[in-house]
Formats: sequence, C-alpha cells, structure tokens
Amino acid sequence: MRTTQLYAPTLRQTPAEAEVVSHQLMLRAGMIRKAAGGVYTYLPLAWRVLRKIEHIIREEMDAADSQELAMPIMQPAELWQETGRWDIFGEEMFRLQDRHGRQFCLGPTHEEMITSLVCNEVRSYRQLPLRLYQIQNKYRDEIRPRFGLMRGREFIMKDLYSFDKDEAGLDVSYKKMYDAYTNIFTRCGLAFRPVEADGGAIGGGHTHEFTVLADSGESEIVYCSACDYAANVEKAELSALVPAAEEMQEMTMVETPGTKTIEAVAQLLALDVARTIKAVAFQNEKDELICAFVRGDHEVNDVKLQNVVAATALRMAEDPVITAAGGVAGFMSPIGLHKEVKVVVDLSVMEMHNAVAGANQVDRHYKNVNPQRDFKDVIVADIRLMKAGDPCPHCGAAVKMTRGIEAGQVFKLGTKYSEALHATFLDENGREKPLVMGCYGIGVSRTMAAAIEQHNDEDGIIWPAAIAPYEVVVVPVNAKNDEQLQLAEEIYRELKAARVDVLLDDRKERAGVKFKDADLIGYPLRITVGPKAVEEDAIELKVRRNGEVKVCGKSEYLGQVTALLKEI
RNA sequence: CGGGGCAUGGCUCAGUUUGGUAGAGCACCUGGCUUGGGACCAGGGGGUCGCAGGUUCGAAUCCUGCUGCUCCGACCA
Repeated sequence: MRTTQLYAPTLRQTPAEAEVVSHQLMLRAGMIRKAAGGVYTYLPLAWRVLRKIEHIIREEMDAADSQELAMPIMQPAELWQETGRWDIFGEEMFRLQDRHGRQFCLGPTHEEMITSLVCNEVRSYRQLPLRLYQIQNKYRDEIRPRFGLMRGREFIMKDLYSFDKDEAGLDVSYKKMYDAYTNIFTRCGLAFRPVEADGGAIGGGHTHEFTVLADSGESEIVYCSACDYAANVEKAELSALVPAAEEMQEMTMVETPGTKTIEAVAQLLALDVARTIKAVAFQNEKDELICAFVRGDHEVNDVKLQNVVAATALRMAEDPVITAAGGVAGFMSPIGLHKEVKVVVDLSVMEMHNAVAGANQVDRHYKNVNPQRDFKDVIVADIRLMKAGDPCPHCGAAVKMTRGIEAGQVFKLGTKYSEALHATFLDENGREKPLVMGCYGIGVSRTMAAAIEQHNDEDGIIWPAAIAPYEVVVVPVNAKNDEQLQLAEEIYRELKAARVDVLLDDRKERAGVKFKDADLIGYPLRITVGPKAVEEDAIELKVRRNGEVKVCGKSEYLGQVTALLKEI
C-alpha cells in the first residue's frame, strides 16, 4: 500500500470530545470517526488492526476445537421472553418493530439464539461437546457510552458458546478457552492477567476476566506478589484478620461531639482507626435499610454486600430511611437498630477487641465494644474490599493492586439457559438432561483500544507488530530525489515479495511530516531512505518502541527487518 | 436519571459580557520556493454561527423551548 492511496486522514490537534488516550490517538491517527454517541466508523487502518486481532482469535478458536458460524444480529422478542431477559435487559437493549408490529432487538449477546438453535439439532450425547462462535457487532444501549471504543453502544465481539453433557465436560471446555484466551492476548502483544471475577447477575458461576493492564482501565484488580493469584477487587475473597488477644473490658458510652467521620472519632479518642468500627448505610431496591460494618481502615465492597443480602440494587441510604429504622446518621451502631434492619458485619470486625463504635445516639460512641460479645442478630460475612498489602487468599503474601481493561471473559453458565429453553439431550443411559453451557467473550474493538492504552507515548501509538496496521513503513526522505524514490520503491517491492506487511510513504511531503505521521500511527518499524542510503549504502531501520536505529546495507536489511519484527 | 460544561468552515478556537450582518491558526486548492522531525511567500475556495420560536429597525450575541455532544455520579451478560 502507498500512503497516497491510503484513506487515513491524520489530525494535528486532538478533537475536544476525546478524553482517554486511545480515543484521542485513534481520532488523530485517522483510524476512527464518530457517527453517533458510542457508534464509530472504522477507517482502513483500524479495520486492518481489527482483522489482525480477529485472525489471531479465529486461529486459536479453531485450534480449540471450535467452529465459526454467524447468527442474526436482529433477534425476535419471543426468544428473550422465554428466558425472561426481554424485561431484565430493560433499556440497555435496542428494540425495534417490523411493519406488522412484531418486536425484535439488536443482539446484545446470543445465549438465547444459540441455545434455541442447538436445542433443535442436538439430541444425543454423541454430538457433544459442541463449541460454536461468531465475530460480529453487538448492541447495548449503555447508559453512558464513553472513552471512544472502550464503551461503545455498537462494538465488535467474539462470542463462543460451549455445550457439554456434564460438569466435567464443561471443565474441559472452560480450560480450553482459558488457554486459548491466554494465547490470544499473548500473541496480540499485550500484558494481561486472567483474574477471578464476580458472577454478577448471572449468579454464582465460575468466571475469569482477562484484564489488559493499563492505568486508565476501569476495573481494579489485585494480584499476588508471590503466586499467580489475581482477582477483580469486587471478587477478591478475604478471610478475617485476627489481632492479638486482649482481655475484654466493660463497654461504656463516651461523649464524642461532632465526630461524624471515623477519622474524627479516632483523632478525638487518640486511637488508631483500625480500632474503630465504621458503619456504612445502604438501602436496597425496596428502600429497606441495610447497615454494613467494617473496620475503620477498611472499605465496604458493595458487590459482596449485594450478594450477601440478595439485593438487586444497593445505594447509599438516605437520611429518612436511616431514621425510620431507628438509626442516627454518623453514629450508627449495630446495637439499638430496629430488629428488621439487616445488619451485616465483616469477618474482621468480629475479631476485634475493645473497639470503638457508634452508639446510635447523637454525639456518642461506645468504647470497649467486643463484637463477639456485644453484637446480637447480625449477619457475619466477608464484605470488605481488598486493599494493597492484604494477605493473598492462596499463599498469604501481600497483594498488590493495579488497574486494567476487561477485554475478555470466560464463564461457566451451567444449565440456566438450557433449562429455560428446554435444550436437552439424551445421555448414555437414555435419560433426558439439560445441556451444560459455557460462554466466552472477547471485546475485539475494545482489545484494539486496550492495546493503545497500554502501548503509546507522547508521539502516538506503538503497535505490537502482530496487530499493527502495517508492520513497516518505508519513508523516502526527499520526495524530489529520484534516486531515493527509486531505492525506496525497490525496498518496498522486496519487502512485499518477502510477505512483509509494508507501506510506502510516497507523499510529496517534507520528511518531518512523514516522520510525525509514522510515529502517530505507530508502525513498529520505519525504514528511512535518505541521502546516506543512496550514497553510502546506509539504510536506516528505526524501531518505534524504543527509538533504536540500526544502519545496514541493501544486502542485509531484509534479514534485519524480519529479525526485528519477531522481537517487537 | 441527577449534577456541571459545550455547540461558530474538516480540526482547534476567538467573537457573545456591552446587538450593527463573522474572524484567526491548522487543513484544502493554485503558483513559487524549500526538502532528515508537523517550512515559507503570494493568491484562492469553503460557515443558513446546533434546531425552532420570540424580542428588535437589526440577533452568533438577548429571551423561551428543543436537540446533540461531553465530563462526574448511579449502571455495566
């Protein structure tokens, strides 16, 4: 390809609408343009990257005994009504009607569609396992699309569904996908971690998220400094922290005027915040009060709490709700609340001795609270958020925290959808059983954005060679110099013949413009053909990633290029 | 949905406070000159100032309503 033929309008200035670096750089590099909020056109450069990512995915999926198919994006409402998700998805689903008034949606995912397909065709355990996938646009009417391709309303997803005859089969499918995903993200040149995650609304299923590490990522993960444990903070399990034993003192009430925050209490009483008990009041979807207690230096994990109390939505409690339940905002205590209030106490709180907690009276706290002795009728559970330095649940070493972008997820669904849609088969004994399912997604367009979030500098994108739009750009320095142009042409043709993915910048621009664009778009390797190349047989190879320059003669550059591309 | 901000040529923005009929830089076209890190000179094309009403002799500017975009929050198989 020649730059004069390439549709890649680059921008010198960053459009005001872009906030995150991947969005800014994709706009500037002429890769994407916005059509509507969360809806983008992929220009040729982006499309090449996407196709390369898809190619890697296809190879790995096929290697994992899977087959590609294509299901409709437009799906009839009845299917979704059968599983109840027509209502559950709510406003996140794009809906439409045909001329007869029949209702459809644009597929946000395809569990219903694939299950109904398989349910008609699979009758026997002999047809299992079955693993089917597709790569296509998905549609979700996000409350708030943002960050360019990171959270779009239309996005490209690879979704695979596995069907097995039993849990053991599912385990095999799951492992195959887990390994395939590891291969895919490795081949894409990305630093990532598979992390244990929360099953969310799907409920209880075993799941891992493949998180591409990037400071700008939306999800926070903890990982062990010693073993390979990694988890989404929402999921990270914690056991109780047990302090040294102390003799229980008698509980007393103390005046603590104006101390509405835990820091204020600790300061007034000259205590470590770790010796205080912090209350956080939530209300559920029925506006019932749920009171959570954690150690003063800990934070409540609202996902865990939500699971413990089986709420579908939790938000910070409003004062009237607290008051109605007999609570006093700012001085909450498990002691003295109305009986029907759900009180959830973190495991570590139960191990505390002679702690300070609210007294459920204005400007008063209790001293020498011993939860094991003093807290009655409470739910004890792991509800706190892991923080850096906490012990790893697997090996006990201190955990570290980092941020990342969820690019893929593998999930054991079990029989939820097969039961709802009566997708059954006959086992070896002729007994009818529901298919055991798994689902496995990769956000393809998001993976492209994540790669940029992870690999960029002040000059632009730095593509890993495997997913770069072109691997090499050949830049003749002086477009008016015939010898340079000819040599550049020659190099371009030789590289093409050697099956290198190469672009020739044949524009009549000054060298600076071409260099700037090459850096912005981020080709892994740049070959500069200047006067020295013509006169002294000195061709320059510049590596985008580290700026290193190698000079070599015409007889050896080809070997150098192939060697460098393998490294980067 | 709650709370901010923005909307003027393809891009970045000025002009709005104090109403007088639209401007800069970049990009684009022509010519010249230049060619190792986003050159320069000259000439040129392109904008119903988001939409709809209203006030006024006159509205990008003031008023009302709407729409779109964006940020924070809630949400996120």
